[in-house]
Amino acid sequence: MTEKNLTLQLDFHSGLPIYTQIANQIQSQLVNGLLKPGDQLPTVRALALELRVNFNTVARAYRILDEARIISTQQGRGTFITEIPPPEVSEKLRSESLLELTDRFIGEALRLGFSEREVSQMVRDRLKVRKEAERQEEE
Amino acid sequence: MTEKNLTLQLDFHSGLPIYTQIANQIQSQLVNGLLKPGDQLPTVRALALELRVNFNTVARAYRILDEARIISTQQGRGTFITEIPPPEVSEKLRSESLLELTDRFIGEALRLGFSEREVSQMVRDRLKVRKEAERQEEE
DNA sequence: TCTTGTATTGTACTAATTGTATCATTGTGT
DNA sequence: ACACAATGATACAATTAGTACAATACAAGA
Repeated sequence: MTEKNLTLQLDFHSGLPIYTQIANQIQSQLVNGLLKPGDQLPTVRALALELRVNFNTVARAYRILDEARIISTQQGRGTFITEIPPPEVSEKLRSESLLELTDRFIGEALRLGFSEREVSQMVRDRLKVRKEAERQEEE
Repeated sequence: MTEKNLTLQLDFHSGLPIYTQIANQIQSQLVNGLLKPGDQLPTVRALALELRVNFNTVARAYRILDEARIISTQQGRGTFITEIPPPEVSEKLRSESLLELTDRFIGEALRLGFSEREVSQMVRDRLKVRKEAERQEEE
């Protein structure tokens, strides 16, 4: 299937934490195209076995990448390269991704029979709700 | 001819459980009118085969919809869209569906690092583009 | 018509596989 | 010796898959 063989090279004496090395190398492989959005990474246990480390160490590396929005970890399913690369990768990509996301959203809403006015109104409403929720938290 | 082709689109990397995606999309298609009261849905096994998932996953989606009185599952017969979905429920479903769709969209955009302002601006832009395209067609 | 065998349907329960959370242990630098 | 970061161990939770079962439909034969 979409299973990738990562062939990571760990240096146990480099001073860099294992989880950092794992995270760095996965990120590198994404940057130079060895990994692509949507690819499934090995499970934490499988990669840990291969690297002869504890699976929590792999999990920690995955968590770092997850927090950086580079991968998406899903309990019970697996971990995957994020479909849309993180914004900071490229500003051009960034605006294009919002455009595509928006078009998909609008397209789906219209396909479901909602009017443009309804869509626009709902977006305003939900953004407002969100802002109010934020204000709540600050208190 | 009781067979409906649902043409569901699953995203295995979206973070949403498969069963949720199935349930949501069936609900959408009901709201949208692609499915009507009395329609028979594919059997859990048939849909599972088509979607390449385990039939229990489909069964779970059906159970959720069944509990919401949206469909009626009958052992040994099949599953059907509920005959009389009260109009107010239907309208409620409708607005909830746009709400959920919108929240998902906004959530994803923000998660990608876009600001609320950017999101709102982009929605306005794309709706405008769409409207202008419509006007073109009329001429 | 009635009976009966078989296929088809959803259900229930369990297992397997995934990532998560928490705390213990180890190791290193001061 | 101590402090702290890194790693390991263990238990947990979420999702999906596997297996056996029960209800229904339906066609064939008496």
